[in-house]
Amino acid sequence: MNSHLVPIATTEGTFTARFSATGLAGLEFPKAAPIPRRAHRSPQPDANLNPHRAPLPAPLARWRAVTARALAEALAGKAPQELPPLDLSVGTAFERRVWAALAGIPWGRTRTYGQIAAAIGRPRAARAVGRACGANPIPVLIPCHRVLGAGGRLGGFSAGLEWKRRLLAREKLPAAPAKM
DNA sequence: CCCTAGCGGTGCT
DNA sequence: AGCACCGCTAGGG
Repeated sequence: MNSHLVPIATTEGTFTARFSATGLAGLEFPKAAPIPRRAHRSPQPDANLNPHRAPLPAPLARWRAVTARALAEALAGKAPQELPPLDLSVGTAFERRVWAALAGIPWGRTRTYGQIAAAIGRPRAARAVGRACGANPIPVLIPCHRVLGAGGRLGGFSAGLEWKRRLLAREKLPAAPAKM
């Protein structure tokens, strides 16, 4: 898998972006501490983070900058102005349709799993939509956190509900603890 | 709140 | 083909 892992430091910790030849292919939440922690030795930049020694895509530096800015904006509670090209070639056809629908949810708005299901023409596949959301390789920028359960329930989140709550709060969205 | 039945996509056997 | 997962949902206590 020709891809480059690139750490992206934010106020919420260091994310890891994965870039393929065609764009941002993955984004991982900070591993342990939400608060960036200084290691004993100063962390090496991205020098050794390419497990496959793939040739460096020429636009990578720009993609990284765009990604870092978009992520910073998202975490600061602002709608990202520009996203890097997204490489969503990995998923199934169904998952890609779900992800495309997620990408269309405006900043500061939410949908339910059922609404996404209906939007992609599979009105009874709400549960499968939830599963596909969990497979979203680029959380935050592909806003799977804006998908809630029916009646405003929080629903689930692969990276932990704490993140979902936090991301929703950044967009001034009701934490929706109301269990109907 | 709980429980149940029904649902669809995915991956493993 | 079968089956066991699941970020679901509607309906009934």
